[in-house]
Amino acid sequence: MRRKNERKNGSERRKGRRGDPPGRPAPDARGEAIDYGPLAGWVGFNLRMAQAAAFQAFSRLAKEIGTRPGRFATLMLIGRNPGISQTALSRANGRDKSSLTPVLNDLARRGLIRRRRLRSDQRAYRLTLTPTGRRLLGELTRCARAHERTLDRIVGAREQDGFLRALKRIIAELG
Amino acid sequence: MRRKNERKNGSERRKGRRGDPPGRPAPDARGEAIDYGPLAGWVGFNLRMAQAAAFQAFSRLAKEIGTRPGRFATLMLIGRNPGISQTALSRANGRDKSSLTPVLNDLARRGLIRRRRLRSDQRAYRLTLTPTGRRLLGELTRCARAHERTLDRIVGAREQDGFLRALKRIIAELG
DNA sequence: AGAAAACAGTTGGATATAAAACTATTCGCC
DNA sequence: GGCGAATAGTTTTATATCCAACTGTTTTCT
Repeated sequence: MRRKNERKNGSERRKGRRGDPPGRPAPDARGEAIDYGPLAGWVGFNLRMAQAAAFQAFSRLAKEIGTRPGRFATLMLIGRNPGISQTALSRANGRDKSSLTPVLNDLARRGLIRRRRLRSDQRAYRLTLTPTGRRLLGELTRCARAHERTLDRIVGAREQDGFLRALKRIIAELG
Repeated sequence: MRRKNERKNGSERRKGRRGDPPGRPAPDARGEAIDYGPLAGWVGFNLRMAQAAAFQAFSRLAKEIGTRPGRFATLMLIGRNPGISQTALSRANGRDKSSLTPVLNDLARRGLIRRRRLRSDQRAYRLTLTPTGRRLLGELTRCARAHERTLDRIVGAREQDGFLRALKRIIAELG
């Protein structure tokens, strides 16, 4: 076993080009190192991979409570900004407003948020948390804090601040 | 709708339209600041927002060539690792192998990659780029380099290295 | 050798998301 | 006051993605 694609040459050696596959050596199925080429040094690619990894780690945690990361940010933003509109909310968490419709339908159906029309503007909703929603938000917040501690440890206290500010610059300039 | 919707202003303060970095003033639809609560200081949330922003910026660029960011990494990995299997590829770019099936079908249909069965293992495919695929990869690479320059500028040369290494630590430890 | 386990890839079901077209309401301006 | 543009939210359509179940192949174990 393990005689796969190197019968052709074995000295094809394209590894170590940059010596830096994102993360670990990144063995492929059989322990062969993957060549990431320029991807290895690019912010965009590593940002995508890191986000996916962190997101999935948090998903696993949040699943036990029965919710997903996207819901968490939504609940937090509504909790912190009672009366916020869907459009403002969609901007605040960086997603299209149309993506929010099914999420809010679900949250409302489960009794976590309330949606009332504004008297002054019959098009818009005022979003608020219900007591149940507040309770769930509390649980999720505890859960998220655990995740954050892990991330903080990985990033490291010394670099934490610069790291966060770099992320915020990206958000600000490309958002 | 460009900027014609602000004839309503006159006395409209509307500062910082494009700056809603969590932790910053972050105006909502009507110029109200959004309260991000603890999200503002969390790595996880900012990672998600930054990735989404960068991804969309690159999408806009790549769309002109007629491909999407996910395809780009796929092509690059195949180009750099000719003969790679689908499973190894899926691991290398951090997605489930089942996500790859439709992507590879499409790339093959468009004549960008070739898929051949291994003689030694009739289950697996050997993936390689066609000349057309190599050409498209080249175009996309140029396009991606432009995007990378933007990101590098935003992150800043001084912090670039630490930033990238922090991302890689996250990938390695949570992947 | 033969059965069981491991593995490569696909399929089907579910969620998340974006973009564009749509409906209903409000606002700006004459 | 009324018309046309802007706005809030929804619907529709299309992708991307995961997970679990599945098919067929290879390896492992006895």
